[in-house]
Amino acid sequence: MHPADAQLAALADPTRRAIFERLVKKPMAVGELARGLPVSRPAVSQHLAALKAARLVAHERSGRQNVYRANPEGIAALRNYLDILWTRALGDLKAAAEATYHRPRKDKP
Amino acid sequence: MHPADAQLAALADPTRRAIFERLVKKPMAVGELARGLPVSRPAVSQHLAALKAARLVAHERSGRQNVYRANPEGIAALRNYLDILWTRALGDLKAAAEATYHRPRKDKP
DNA sequence: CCTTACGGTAAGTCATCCCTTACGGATACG
DNA sequence: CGTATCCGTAAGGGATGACTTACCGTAAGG
Repeated sequence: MHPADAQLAALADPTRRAIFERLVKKPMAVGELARGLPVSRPAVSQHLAALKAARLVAHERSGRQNVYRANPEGIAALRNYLDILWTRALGDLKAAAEATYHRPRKDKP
Repeated sequence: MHPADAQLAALADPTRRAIFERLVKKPMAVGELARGLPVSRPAVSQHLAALKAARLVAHERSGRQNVYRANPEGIAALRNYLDILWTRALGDLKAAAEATYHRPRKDKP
């Protein structure tokens, strides 16, 4: 049962991470996205398909343009997956680990 | 440069994730680890090297055996990375992130 | 010593990608 | 209606990566 399977595979590629991070900052159309990247526009389309399959992005057409935006659903799956690993990995190393890391939490565990 | 670059690449492979998750549950030697997996022992050694490079595992020798364990340091890097993306994807560009985590210092002139 | 168990490394093969160019469908505008 | 722009998909090639077998160094035990 690996819920974060697709997300990890999608974000493993540097170009796809760059695309995703740009969409996190601001929704953009495909062409605009490709203009700021060192790869061709079809390559961007293929990466967007992979990100969409991983539920990391969503899109809606606006006239001729296809505007993509980041989808929190995919990030949530990854965060949940890592949180489970995190709590288990602590074990006897809890003290040392918590001394070096603090995560921004909005609610109480 | 991306801080969670190595971790994402390491966990993208299913076999490596399986190895890592087993080490999260319990520290194990290489041979014991390989016996429960559908790949050869050298393959496991290579995967462990990748996980070690990503700071996701640590190891210490015990006689002839080399016992590996999960290292929270790598998971922490991933969690930090995702938390930043998460807050931005939700539109929370308020100072929520900067107060709790490493302050993303705006470049001062 | 000599043998056995454990594990890291080397070399080679095979699949899986990532990217490219080329093409086709859809929409806005004259 | 004709044209230009935007975008997804197909096909092919080159690179990266995961796995195998073979080999070597090291530690325990007789």
